[in-house]
Amino acid sequence: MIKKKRKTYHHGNLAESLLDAVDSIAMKFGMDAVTLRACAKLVGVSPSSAFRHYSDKRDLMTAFAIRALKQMTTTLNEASDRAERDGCDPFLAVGTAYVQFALDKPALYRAMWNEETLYTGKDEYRAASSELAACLQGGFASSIEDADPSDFSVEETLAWSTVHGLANLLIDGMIDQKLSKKKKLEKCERVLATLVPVLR
Amino acid sequence: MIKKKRKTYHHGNLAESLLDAVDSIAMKFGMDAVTLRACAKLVGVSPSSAFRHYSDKRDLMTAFAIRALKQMTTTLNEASDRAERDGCDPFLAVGTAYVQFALDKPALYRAMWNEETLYTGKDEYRAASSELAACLQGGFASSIEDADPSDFSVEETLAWSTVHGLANLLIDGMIDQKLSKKKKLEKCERVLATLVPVLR
DNA sequence: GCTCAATGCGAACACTGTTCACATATAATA
DNA sequence: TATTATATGTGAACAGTGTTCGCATTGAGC
Repeated sequence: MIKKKRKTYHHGNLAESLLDAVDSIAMKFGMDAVTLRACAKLVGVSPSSAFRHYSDKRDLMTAFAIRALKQMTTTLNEASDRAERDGCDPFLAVGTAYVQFALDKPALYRAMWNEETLYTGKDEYRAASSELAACLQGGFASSIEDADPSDFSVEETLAWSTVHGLANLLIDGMIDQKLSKKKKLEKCERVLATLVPVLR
Repeated sequence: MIKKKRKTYHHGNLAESLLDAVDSIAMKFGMDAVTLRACAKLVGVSPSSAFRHYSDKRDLMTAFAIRALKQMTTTLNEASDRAERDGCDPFLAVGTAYVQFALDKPALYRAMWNEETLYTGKDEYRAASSELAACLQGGFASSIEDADPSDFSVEETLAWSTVHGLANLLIDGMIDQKLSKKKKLEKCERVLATLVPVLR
């Protein structure tokens, strides 16, 4: 994560360090500033060495997206557990955590989806995104262990869509742009609460 | 819209022709292929001339986004009118049209939002996006002419979020990827129908 | 017909992703 | 341990990108 001159010729774990670099740069300067060369420089390595670990820039970005999806999944699972412990509504908890994640790390959140700039066909990616989706499905586990987890019921689709759209509209400033993050989350809860009775 | 050698030294209306070029390239090859030079070449003009009309590439993309927002608004208004004539639920009609627009022109749709790559602060942009939002608000005009149109009620937010999220998840292949466009729209209707009773 | 602001051009700049022959270090083998 | 083989990092090069700037060309208004 930290830039420093290494003594060994070989870096050790360049692959992941590059992901850290993407993270760091995206966080500070936005997704547009994430350039292969900048990442390499931050890690203290020549630009071309990145290609020993990723076939493409797009491949690197895909790996980054996968990692981001997993991070988000972890966050959502924590929220889910907390809700269960406290007896709160699971969908409300997970949904709010979803939006909060997007608000906290917009660049990260943005990097997760765009099918045009990611190899979303990759098995690893599909797995990671499915697992994330499962967090939202889990809230109101309708049927016992759906046969095909990639098949979403109407309620599941509604739930995910609302949460996803809310997150997107908020980080793109289409809605309540001037509100503080806290106020945004409050509104988020009110919106999602409206949905709770509908979800069985 | 069409590339041809012009006879006059001055192009006539380069500004808009460039927007057409963006549209055409984005349509055929995706947003990533939209390069300033490619647009200039398509229009039959030198790359640098673009800067007489747009301060930036980002400025050009913003103008394009604005145009796209307006196009979508028109589409939604048509759907709204049709619904009123036929006695259908207005939200269902507008919402479905929203998703359909995204499915029909994903590149266009994608270009409309990203705050990181657009000058979303521009007055023209804010106006265009507000007008689009108004289409969804219009469906269930709650209070008589809201004082501040940029202030969304819980129901309005819920409506827009769901539709927006659904569109995004669909075009990014997160949901029902293998379904045909028609099947996707059918599902879309079912999802939005679930929401109708909630919206007042 | 002349002037002048608007518009288009070509060459340059720094920067981007990517490739490839080459250098270096680690692992495997003898 | 000495030697080979494999994995990993390098530097220079390539075409392509957005952008700038001095210069060329034009059309509108006097």
